[in-house]
Amino acid sequence: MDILAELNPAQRQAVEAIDGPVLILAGPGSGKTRVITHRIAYLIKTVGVSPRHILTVTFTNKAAKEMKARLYQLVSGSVADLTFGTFHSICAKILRQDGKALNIDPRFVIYDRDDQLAIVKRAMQDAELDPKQYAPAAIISAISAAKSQMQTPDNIIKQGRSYFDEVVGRAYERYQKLLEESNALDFDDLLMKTVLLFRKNPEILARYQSRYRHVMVDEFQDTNVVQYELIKQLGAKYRNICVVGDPDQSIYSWRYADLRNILSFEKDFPDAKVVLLEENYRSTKMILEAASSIISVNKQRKAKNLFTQNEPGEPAAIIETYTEQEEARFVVSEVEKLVGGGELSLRDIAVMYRTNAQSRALEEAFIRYGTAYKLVAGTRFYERREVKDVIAYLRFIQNPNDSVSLMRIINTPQRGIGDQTQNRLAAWAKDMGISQYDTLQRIGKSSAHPEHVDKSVHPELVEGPHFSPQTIRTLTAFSNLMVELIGRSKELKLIDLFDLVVERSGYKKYILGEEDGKERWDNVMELRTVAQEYIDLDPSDALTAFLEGVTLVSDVDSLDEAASAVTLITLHQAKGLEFPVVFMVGMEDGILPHFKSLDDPSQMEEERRLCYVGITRAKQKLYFVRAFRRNLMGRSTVSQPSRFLAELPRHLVSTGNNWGKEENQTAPSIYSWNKPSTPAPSSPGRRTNIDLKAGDHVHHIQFGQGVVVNCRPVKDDSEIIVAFAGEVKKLLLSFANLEKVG
DNA sequence: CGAAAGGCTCTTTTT
DNA sequence: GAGCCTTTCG
Repeated sequence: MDILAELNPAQRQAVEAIDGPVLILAGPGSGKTRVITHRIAYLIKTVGVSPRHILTVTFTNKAAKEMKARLYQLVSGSVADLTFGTFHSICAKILRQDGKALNIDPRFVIYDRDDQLAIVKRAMQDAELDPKQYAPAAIISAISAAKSQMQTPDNIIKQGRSYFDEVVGRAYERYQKLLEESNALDFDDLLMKTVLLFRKNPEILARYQSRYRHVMVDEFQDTNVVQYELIKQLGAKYRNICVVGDPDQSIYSWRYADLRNILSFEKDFPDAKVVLLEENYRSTKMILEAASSIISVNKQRKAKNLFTQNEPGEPAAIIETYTEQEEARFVVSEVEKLVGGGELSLRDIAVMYRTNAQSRALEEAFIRYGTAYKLVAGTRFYERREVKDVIAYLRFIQNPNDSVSLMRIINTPQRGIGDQTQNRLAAWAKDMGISQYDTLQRIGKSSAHPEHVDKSVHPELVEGPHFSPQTIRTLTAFSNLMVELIGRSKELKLIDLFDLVVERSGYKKYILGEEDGKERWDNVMELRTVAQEYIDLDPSDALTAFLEGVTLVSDVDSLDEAASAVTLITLHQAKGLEFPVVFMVGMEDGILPHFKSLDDPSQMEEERRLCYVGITRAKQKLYFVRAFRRNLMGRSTVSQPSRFLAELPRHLVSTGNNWGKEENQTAPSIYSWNKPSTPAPSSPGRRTNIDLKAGDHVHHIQFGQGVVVNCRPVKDDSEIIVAFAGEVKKLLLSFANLEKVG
């Protein structure tokens, strides 16, 4: 099979450019994945490069898996030695292998966001910082920013430009110490420590450099400076670095991805070949044009010339509904209509939204109508309490220094080891400079055999906190249990260890005794199924691999594209995917673009890119849906249409909106094309001047006679709640055409 | 020590 | 609406 045959000239150029640095600027739908896989196939089959010399960094594990599967077909086998993975998983492997040079114990655990929160709170307490004054989440974010620039706590404090920097520096210092004591790394550490390892140990770096003669990076626009440095380190010897990206799809700056990476690549590698992939194979002409016109509003960008030979297609539909419930109902009924035609299946359709909270109303509607859907990352599986609990037990077994896990399991299920006891234990451990687990074991020993404690070696034991005999018994029992489990973990198969843990810890009984215990236990069993996948590895490797797997999974990784169901997904997660039909819901100022971005031009541009990413996922048909009224954090708010809608040329959209007419509740059409800031002209002939109050009798053309229950002003309008015979309706005064009677 | 209840504060995106 | 924290009571 000729690897080059099915490529266009630009794609072919990208595939054949195998010597030296290459920058591929790939528009959406331009065959980027195809280029990467064909390039690898070309290296192996045509050039004769051994698969073990090729490293490919992808954005998600899913992308890695898919490319590997594709390559398996292209080069018929021989893909086992290829290295594929995300930055984080690749770094974790390197650090388990060679982290010892940086004093990193290979049994380290990886702390996720929740773990970070737990430990940063403790760090702030130790550093005497008030969590009310400085939000722990903000501190985490600042620490992450620092790590993404390879900054140490010292750096932050020294160059401290503000008091906040100093606060961050102090928290960061203690935070890092706690991580070290727990033998844990956070996500940023995985990257930073790897770069540090290579900086300090050129001989280790040299090994990786000679292995990876060809380095490829996908989604390069979303890398941070540390990731870029890592790539430069690895590729320094052979300089065969190929990065692929699209600045217009950069949507992770809040995670400290740095767009400058892609912009400065040509400066760092002046001999880089630059290939532009501008032909779109995915979308209709109208969809592509819609996407282009929106993204071209951004100032911080280079113009591109995207084109497609696809059909013109249909204009995008703009639908206005009254509430988010109605928005969801519209989506489901439209889905049913589309699928009813027989040409489309549910799996061809995706609903995309800015925030996870928006999925709720959609889910409810899908359930009510009995339409199958798959929610990418609903209540995230790995964030569920019962799943985290069991993982914490296993994590503690693998690494007894993991203090976050210890705190989680020490009284779950309740054993009578409350906050007081835990605090004293922690304080005592800190005084002695040993881990809490060691402290626990000493309590166990001293109570069981007090005469065996060598008080000259450990005088602290005498002055330690005096626990009641009851407390000592419970602590001892817990300590003995953990010693037993840790002992058994060395010989038991992972799955047997799993069963032993939930049994012996009393966790199974505890969970099943809960209100929704059955459901929670099912989740534990689902986790068990995941553990089963590691059956072939020997016990200690299996545990490590399992724990790493569950921490570094991303939600899209588990998206089953074959399943016959509509996909509900955030715009961020949708990057890299495509669907024949896309609904973009919540097209409102405040949602997309998000409130948080309204007053910052560069954040606003990122919101626009997010919108662009959503639009360019669609192949055939695109819907923009907005609700006039939406519940946000428990309160109902009125919103204006997204300013991005006004950036669409008129001929690319159809606003023919018949939805909701029968209920006469449709929100006003307030688009004022190309003048986004102009408020709605109030339509003539509508009654906004009747004076209504609770208790008044009114008549509605459709619902008949009713009694006003409540009135409240809303922007330039009033919301009237009326009890009609049999049902209570919320109406907008200007649209309901109510008449006062009696 | 722990369960229950009441009050508080958030607006986002995730490896 | 929900998750977190504090308070109160058993």
